[in-house]
Amino acid sequence: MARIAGVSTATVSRSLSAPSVVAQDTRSRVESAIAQTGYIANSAAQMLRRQEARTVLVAVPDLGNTFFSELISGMEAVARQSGVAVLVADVPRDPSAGKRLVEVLNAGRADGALLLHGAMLPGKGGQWTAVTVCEELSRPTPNTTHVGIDNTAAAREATEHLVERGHRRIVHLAGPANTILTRQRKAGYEVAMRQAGLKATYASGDFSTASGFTAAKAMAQGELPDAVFCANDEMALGLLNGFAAHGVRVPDAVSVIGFDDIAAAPWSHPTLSTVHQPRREMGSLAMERLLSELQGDAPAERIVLPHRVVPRQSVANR
Amino acid sequence: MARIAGVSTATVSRSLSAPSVVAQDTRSRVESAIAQTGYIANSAAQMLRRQEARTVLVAVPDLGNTFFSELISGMEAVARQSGVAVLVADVPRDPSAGKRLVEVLNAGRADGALLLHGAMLPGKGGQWTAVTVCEELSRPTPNTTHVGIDNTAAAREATEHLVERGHRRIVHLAGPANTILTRQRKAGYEVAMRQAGLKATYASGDFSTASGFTAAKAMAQGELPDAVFCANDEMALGLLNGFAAHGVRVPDAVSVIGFDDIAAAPWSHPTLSTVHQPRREMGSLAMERLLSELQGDAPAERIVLPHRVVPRQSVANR
DNA sequence: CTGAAAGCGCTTACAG
DNA sequence: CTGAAAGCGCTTACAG
Repeated sequence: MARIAGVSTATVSRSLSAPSVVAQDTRSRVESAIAQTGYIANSAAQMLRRQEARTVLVAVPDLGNTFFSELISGMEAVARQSGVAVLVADVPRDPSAGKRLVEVLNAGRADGALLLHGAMLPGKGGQWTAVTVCEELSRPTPNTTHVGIDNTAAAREATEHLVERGHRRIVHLAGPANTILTRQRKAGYEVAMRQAGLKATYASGDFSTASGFTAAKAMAQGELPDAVFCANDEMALGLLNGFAAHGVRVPDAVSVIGFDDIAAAPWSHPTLSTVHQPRREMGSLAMERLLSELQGDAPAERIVLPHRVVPRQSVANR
Repeated sequence: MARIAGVSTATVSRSLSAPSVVAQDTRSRVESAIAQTGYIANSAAQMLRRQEARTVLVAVPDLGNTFFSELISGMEAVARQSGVAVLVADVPRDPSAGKRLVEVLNAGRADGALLLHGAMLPGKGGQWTAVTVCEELSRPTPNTTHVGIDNTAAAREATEHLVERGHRRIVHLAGPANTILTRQRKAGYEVAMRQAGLKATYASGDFSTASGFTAAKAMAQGELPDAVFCANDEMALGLLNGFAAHGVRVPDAVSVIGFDDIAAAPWSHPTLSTVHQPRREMGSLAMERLLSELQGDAPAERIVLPHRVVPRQSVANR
């Protein structure tokens, strides 16, 4: 490469990273040599020399959950603009998961991480920085930035949406135990129920469509509530289908509200009332923050984005 | 690290990569130093020295499509077992996509790629190897391994499943134009229709739930066919919801069959008849093949895995 | 069985 | 404005 252009490797490097310091015609000789050979700098050598990977790790608990794709695309857009690569890792919620993350970071493959779930990061002491998104860390961590909505308030509002429409026996279809998200949304539901003088009752799910479907079956065979507040949309869609399968009409016989506003929510039957989270914005903001923290600007901070209840057909007045 | 254990860096390296050549007690000194410091080899230095990344790039057209998650998890399982890292990249189908892939490969960040879509790889001449999965490359490429099902045959069988049940006016809700997958599934549909002496008719979608919902609306307002064969399950589920929204009963008024057998297919109402693809197996086999080709064993090959039609509630006898 | 030494391909002060 | 040189942290023949 350098030979073809008739310059040193140092000059090639400078033409790529700081073109303005290279003489006009030297630069054009280098550029045409690059065009001719398709040269791309070896990234292992760059990482080693620069002592940074210019790469961010994004840890997702479940790639199969459609909630995450838009979030990731928001992150990627910002990263690309900054010349930073994105490493997506499907990291299950199990306890050993954090270990693999730390290995990637400590091996220098990434400079920082965007964590989409509360799996704790066991090791510390590394050079890396992490920002949590949507779901906070289990232990309070004042020196870690978090970007998300106020899940408790949003869950309270979703429940109030049902209460205001005259529903009394409102069941909460909760998410998997031991996650912060489940706890927060449950807490919001409980506050709203208490304030309305209503009794909290629960069904349990695991965020999957299948668990929503199963919950509907149980409810259809027992006593039907007035309404169900689901901890996420996937379960809500499963619930809708499960009710339909058992001849329970939504929203005539029972109302349903979800959480997340995933892409399929407006295309279900009935269309799904839910809580909207600004996914793309959460993703891009989280990435922006992580990148500034990696550059040493920006102190850790808790950033709360606005959510909103989206009324659709699955909730009726009673 | 090496200082703490009182050995040279060479010995640390050997303790990690070839423990058996290191003396018993030297090794245990190194091991306890590692445990104490949490040492992890710098991966940039390893890549540079070894001249390989021990990393495979997985290119997905749309992370939001649930079809891919199980495929990826099959790939990751095999990779982890071989000590190979996986880089997941969300690469849209647009023409510039291939370029970014080639950059990653040529920069040495990955040794090979698993391509989940037919985006052409413009550059060549690199050191890397690619294996296509599910969707073949647009240009015939005899020296590239492909792992997938026989899409044409599967589409023909899905259509025959409808024909055998007495359906005559069968519409094909096709996928996005210009993809091999769309062409193959359309071709299979056409063969079955021709053999049955029936006329092929089409509706067009883009693999999204929304496009299925919209297609249902158009059909409900025009003349309803006997049955619809959808090019994927996401569209089929959208179609089911769209029909429900317009008071069209499935399968009483119209039958629906999908393609892929995604996780939600058994949990819709009615449950979705579809074509099952062995996703996990496709993923793990594709990764195994890529890894052997990277080691120089295994010539390029076209591997066809078995599919099967899965009858559920959305198809009735007419 | 172990260490000293070379070298992977870059980037960046340092001279000139 | 450009080149020669050092060095990032490993791995692996090569001696011993």
